[in-house]
Amino acid sequence: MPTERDQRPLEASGGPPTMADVARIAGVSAMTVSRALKGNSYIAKDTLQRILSAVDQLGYVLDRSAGSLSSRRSGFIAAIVPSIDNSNFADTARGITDALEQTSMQLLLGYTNYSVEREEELIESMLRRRPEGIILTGGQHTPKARAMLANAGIPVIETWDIPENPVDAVVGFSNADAMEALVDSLVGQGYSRFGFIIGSEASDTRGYQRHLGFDRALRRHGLSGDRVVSIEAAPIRMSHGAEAIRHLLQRFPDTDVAVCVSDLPAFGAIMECRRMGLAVPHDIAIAGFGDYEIASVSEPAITTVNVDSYGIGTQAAEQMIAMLENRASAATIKTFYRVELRSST
Amino acid sequence: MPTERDQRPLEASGGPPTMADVARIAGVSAMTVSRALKGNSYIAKDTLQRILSAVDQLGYVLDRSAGSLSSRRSGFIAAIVPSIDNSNFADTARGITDALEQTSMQLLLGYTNYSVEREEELIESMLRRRPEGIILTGGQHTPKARAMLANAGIPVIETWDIPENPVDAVVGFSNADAMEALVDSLVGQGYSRFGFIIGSEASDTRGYQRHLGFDRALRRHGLSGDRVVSIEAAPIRMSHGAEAIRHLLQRFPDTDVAVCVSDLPAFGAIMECRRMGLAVPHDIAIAGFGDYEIASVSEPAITTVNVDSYGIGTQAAEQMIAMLENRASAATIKTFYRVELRSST
DNA sequence: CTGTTAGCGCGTTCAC
DNA sequence: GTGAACGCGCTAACAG
Repeated sequence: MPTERDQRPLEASGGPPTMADVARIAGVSAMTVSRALKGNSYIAKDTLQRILSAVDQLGYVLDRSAGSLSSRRSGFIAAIVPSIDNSNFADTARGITDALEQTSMQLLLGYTNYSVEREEELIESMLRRRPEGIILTGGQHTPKARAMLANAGIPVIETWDIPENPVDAVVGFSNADAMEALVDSLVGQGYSRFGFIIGSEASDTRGYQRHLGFDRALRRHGLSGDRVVSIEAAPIRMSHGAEAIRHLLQRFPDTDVAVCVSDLPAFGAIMECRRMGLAVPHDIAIAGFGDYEIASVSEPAITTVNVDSYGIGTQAAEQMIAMLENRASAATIKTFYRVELRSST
Repeated sequence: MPTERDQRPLEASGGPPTMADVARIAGVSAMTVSRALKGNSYIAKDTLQRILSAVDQLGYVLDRSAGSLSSRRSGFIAAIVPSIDNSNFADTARGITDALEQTSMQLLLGYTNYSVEREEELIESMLRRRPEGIILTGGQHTPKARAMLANAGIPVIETWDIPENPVDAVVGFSNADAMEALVDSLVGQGYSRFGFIIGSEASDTRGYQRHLGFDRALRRHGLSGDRVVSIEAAPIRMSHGAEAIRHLLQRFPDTDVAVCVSDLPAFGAIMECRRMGLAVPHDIAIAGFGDYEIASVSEPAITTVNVDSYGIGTQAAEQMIAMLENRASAATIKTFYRVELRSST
């Protein structure tokens, strides 16, 4: 009994069909198939028809790895984030993907677990795929990573921060300034005995920056920044916030507001307060950072800083596209942040 | 003044250095460089040294797209999830990446926004990269997608569900059974007037399955499954839960437990109850699904079903590796689920 | 509008 | 241990 394959006498036997197979069936050259499938060349209507039906018949799918080798354009944009299961960075990745959708670029995504060594490895393994551009989180990279990036000769965009020595372009905001704005608002609400809850400052440079902004603001207001509880973990999770608020109140019982490095520990802290029978914000006020969905849904809703995670992604991708088209050169794009005062303070 | 480049007389001018450039500097053939960098061939010690220092000098990075063309192995595993900013699927993606790390495989990740049409597009654009295997979420695919998958001739693993007509291998659990187990436990706690909160059943097949399990369990217990509030959104978010619980209690004020399709709306519902002055679980009990971090941190902690999101990822990747090494063929691997009774019921 | 030639940068294969 | 020839599947460049 003849199988479907027997009806394709011209197809090479091993592996998936190639462009040459399509060409033979359509009675044209491979080049014409290439042009037809790309879509931006003039092809005779019936030639196109024959090609498309051959593609259909074979179930042919373009091979971009071969295409990129020849055209010297991989069609990849690499992006590296600290963690994929943090909704802020997931939003950024989503923004990048969405903005890339208009182009034929594909996202190559990796996460570092907040380790610069892991970032270095990732950069190398991504560069092996010859991405046309690379989007990083933050400005902290190993010397070797910097060297590889320089050598790659592709646009580099650092996000989520304003590094002092940017590699190339930047899309982000000053985490220190944003935290300073939050503290200012809290001082404006009448708080004066500030606690701070943070994870590993060595790994989480954005957290470190926020701590700097916290200190700066308090100093400016003549207040103490000594009530700090540091959980040596990156990323800091909700449960860490619960743990931290207990330590904070034990060591500094006079604290009237606990500022957390992100909404996740802030939420954990609020829930822990409820368990301890403390009213938020009456007994202790709590603020977060990042404006995760939980911040507005939680009761009490959490005072925080909205930072346009998704927009960082779309703007980084758009800047990347512009740079690839030589419509833009290395720039620093500042994204907005906005203090959201809610009922937890 | 001589630039660094002037000291590399043998390097081709345009683009990043190639293996041939390294070979010239090291005084060997490109083939030897290839072998040296791969690492599993015998190379004379000093040859290796010369090659490595040439690599260093040039900042050479292997070009895997060229390598894959030649070796006919892309080193890509494709994975498609409904949404990347849902921590359950993010955990699965993390599991896949982590398990792949032992190999030289790289993850190509995409998300569908719960649309099968988008999934079809994604499958095509990923197949263009010639992945060696593909991991999907669920068993709902367009006919064209199924055809492309069949044609690709690579292992396909469907996850997060037990499809009736699997394409190939499966790593997941029955969402219907898991929900049934949850309802059984709640009946055991004495609840009898069940409400159900769900998003778009057309897009979220796992949600649909959970609804089936809900109905099945209630029918078995002789209880009504009519108290349903459906929010036409996928994915269903925390805020939808807040909205839904109001509708539910308005239309079915006698409800004694509201079962939500996931922990996210369950949390939103609990917070909304607090706003409405209802005590959970005293006035109304609420259960979720998925055991997101929030379920255990929240106060009250949320009764839910733990479903090993991360393990689905690692097991899918391991099964994929086994299939690629011909150590395994299409199998159905059932992952565990476990009802977690907490204080919200 | 279509075809021919050449080559992208590697790894496979065979030879020594 | 190392090298030469060849080709992976496609597209750039040029020709017609």
